[in-house]
Amino acid sequence: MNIIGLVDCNNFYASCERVFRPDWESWPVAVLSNNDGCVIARSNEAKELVEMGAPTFKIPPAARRELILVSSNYALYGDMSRRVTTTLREFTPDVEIYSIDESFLGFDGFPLDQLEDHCQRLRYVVRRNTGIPVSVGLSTSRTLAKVANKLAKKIAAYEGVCLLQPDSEITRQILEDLPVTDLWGVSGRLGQRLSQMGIVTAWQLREADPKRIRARFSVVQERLVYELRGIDCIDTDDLAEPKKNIMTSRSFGRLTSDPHEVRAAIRAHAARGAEKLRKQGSVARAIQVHLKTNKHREDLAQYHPALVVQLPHPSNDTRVIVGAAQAALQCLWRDGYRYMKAGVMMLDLVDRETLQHDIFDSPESDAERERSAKASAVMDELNRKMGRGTVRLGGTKGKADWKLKAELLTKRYTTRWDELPIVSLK
DNA sequence: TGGGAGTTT
DNA sequence: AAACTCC
Repeated sequence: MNIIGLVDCNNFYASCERVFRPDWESWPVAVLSNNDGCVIARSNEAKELVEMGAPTFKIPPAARRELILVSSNYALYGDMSRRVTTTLREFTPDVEIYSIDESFLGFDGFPLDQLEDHCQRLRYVVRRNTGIPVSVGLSTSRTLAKVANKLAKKIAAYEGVCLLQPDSEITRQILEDLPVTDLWGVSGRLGQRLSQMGIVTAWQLREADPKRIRARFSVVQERLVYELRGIDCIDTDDLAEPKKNIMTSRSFGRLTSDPHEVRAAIRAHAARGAEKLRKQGSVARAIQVHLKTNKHREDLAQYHPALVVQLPHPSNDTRVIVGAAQAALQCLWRDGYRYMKAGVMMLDLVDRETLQHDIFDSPESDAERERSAKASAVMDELNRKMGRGTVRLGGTKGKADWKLKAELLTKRYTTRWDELPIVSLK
């Protein structure tokens, strides 16, 4: 029987922040989203004071006084994530990174009776190497490993490691007590449709007829039934596949009606999108540009336009992408609205190498295409070495004031020499 | 009152 | 294009 482990970092962003501020240990720490907009991570202590997703400006003063609030520090979290993953590879070669704070581990052929001890050791070593606390869920499918992971976090007796045997009586009881909406991939609307069929608990879904589920829903939900029975049927290759679309979007941090400001933002997002394309080795056949007003401001006129532009030839050239994005914006732009957010998506991506060039109708010569690829490569390399935005196309800078709001930023302790933590010994 | 990616309707 | 799902 092949066991899959899910390692999930506890309160990841809040835990990262605490590693370098030991004086915050056992204090309520909450991390804010981009733009300091809402709460996206909480230490256990903070969970009693503030809801997940709570808008920052709605946090009651009493809670605010107790909370340690910080802006998101992705340079720190990304580096800490890498450290955790590196340590996980000491415990199995089969590590599948699922998100910044979660990895699936394959333990094929590992003796079952030693697995829990092995994972206890894993928790200890990750904590020692990185300062990050993790929980481990173990079972024979990813879905059950997720369930096991939740139990490992919730029930102290497991001490952070929970193994669920798919056919045990304990698993049956757990699934009978588990609302179907607590499962991975089942949320509000799907949950409602399931409850109309009389399926309210995870156990009821496990016992449902897969064919019937497939007919009413889709193959994804059918797989979920098998996953609950402990049969691993989530295609892991999906996780490694190149992205099919790439989005870059951001709030302005405040409302704006200035066309120059919006144009600069769109150009910057388009340039960033082109960079992401090149990093993945893809070209886009189309791009989409969208604008949004603030939908929470019911007193203001609303306008949420989006436009897809087919590119004449698939491209990842910054100039081509930026040009197309600007043309799209031209069509979308309406004076008089107060815009909150703008974004650019790279669509219909294909691998650059496997792309069949349209030999009959190419306005660009091969030499020209090669020149542009070289210029882009140099630009990417400089930006990688010297920091994002070192080299860019004219006009993508914009006015400095649409930058992200991050007033409570902690230091990039692990990725910047000038922000290293300093320890004094007396 | 987040951003990024994906799927479904 | 919008709605929904995940993290």
